[in-house]
Amino acid sequence: MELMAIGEVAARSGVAVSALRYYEAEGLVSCERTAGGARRFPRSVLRRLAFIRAAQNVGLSLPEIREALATLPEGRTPTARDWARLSHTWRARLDEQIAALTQLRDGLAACIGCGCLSLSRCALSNAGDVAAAYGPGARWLSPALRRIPPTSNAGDAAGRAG
Amino acid sequence: MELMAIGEVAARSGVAVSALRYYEAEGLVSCERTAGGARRFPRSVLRRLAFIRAAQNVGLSLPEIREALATLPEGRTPTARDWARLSHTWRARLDEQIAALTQLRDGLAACIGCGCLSLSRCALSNAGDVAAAYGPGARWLSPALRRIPPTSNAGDAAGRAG
DNA sequence: TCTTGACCTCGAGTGGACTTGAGGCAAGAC
DNA sequence: GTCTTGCCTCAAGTCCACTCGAGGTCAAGA
Repeated sequence: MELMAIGEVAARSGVAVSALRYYEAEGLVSCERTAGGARRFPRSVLRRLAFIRAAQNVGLSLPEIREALATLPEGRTPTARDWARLSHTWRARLDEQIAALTQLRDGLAACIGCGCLSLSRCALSNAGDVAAAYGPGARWLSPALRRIPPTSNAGDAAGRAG
Repeated sequence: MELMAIGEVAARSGVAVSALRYYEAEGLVSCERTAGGARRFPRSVLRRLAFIRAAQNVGLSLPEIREALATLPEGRTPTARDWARLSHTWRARLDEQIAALTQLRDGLAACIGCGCLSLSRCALSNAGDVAAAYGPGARWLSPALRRIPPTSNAGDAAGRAG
């Protein structure tokens, strides 16, 4: 069982078949083909997929992940050290995310006490030390966690940064 | 200055004009209209917007936020206590998110040591106590933080949930 | 009167990470 | 021989929270 069919990879990795095809199209994983055109993945794809999932959980986009994967050595199978090197930078990102959430939670504790939610003062909804740079109505979370993009710019025909 | 035009609300709240119109269409905020059809928001919309922003930062979707806002008393202006009640549940959610991220980070520390990233063992990419329920290839993060939905179901024509 | 600017509606576009569907091939079971 | 299963490609659709553009209205000021 050197090479695996796409269905088997999906079953073993938990990554949907459609996602695997998508990853291949995007250059995140590669595979051989049978005479009939079916994909045949090497076992190493499982570790690669594990890396992709982990990286996504840390908040990386697929292009970022592809870039990281591109630094893996060609020809030889990546070693433990290779994977460790790749994931090393996540540490800082995670620390940042945890700090942002903690800050948000502590702000919440204060705000539950006063019930303020004031646009000018409340740590939950408004700017603070960290987020002030984003302008009015700034958000607390790190970009990776933020669901709200830092793009908004009040005013219709008025000044649009762009 | 009882009622505010949409541009003024945008300027004071940092929420874009287009977003305000969208929120109105989605039933998150309401307003009166002038004879000419222009929106006129009460001052209380500012606190409502602050709540929306805060809730988004905690990871709530707009439907969830609308639901929460629907529990506010009709007729009278919400009090500090009302707002505090609404945001009280966020605390648990934030705690959960912080725990998930911390777990991910600590798993990362362990994995950097061994470089494993094994699909069956690695804390970063695979199931653990927390995420086991999601099935194979489960993710660590709480749904609110997770970029990857827990939907995937390996197999092409095979069993699809739904 | 003309212009300006803020506002209006409605429909379409955005981006990321996929999923879904249509239409078809290849191999093993019966 | 045909049925089923698993695979293929390619294009289009999905979700979310908006944003953008076109084309038009309204009120105030020069």
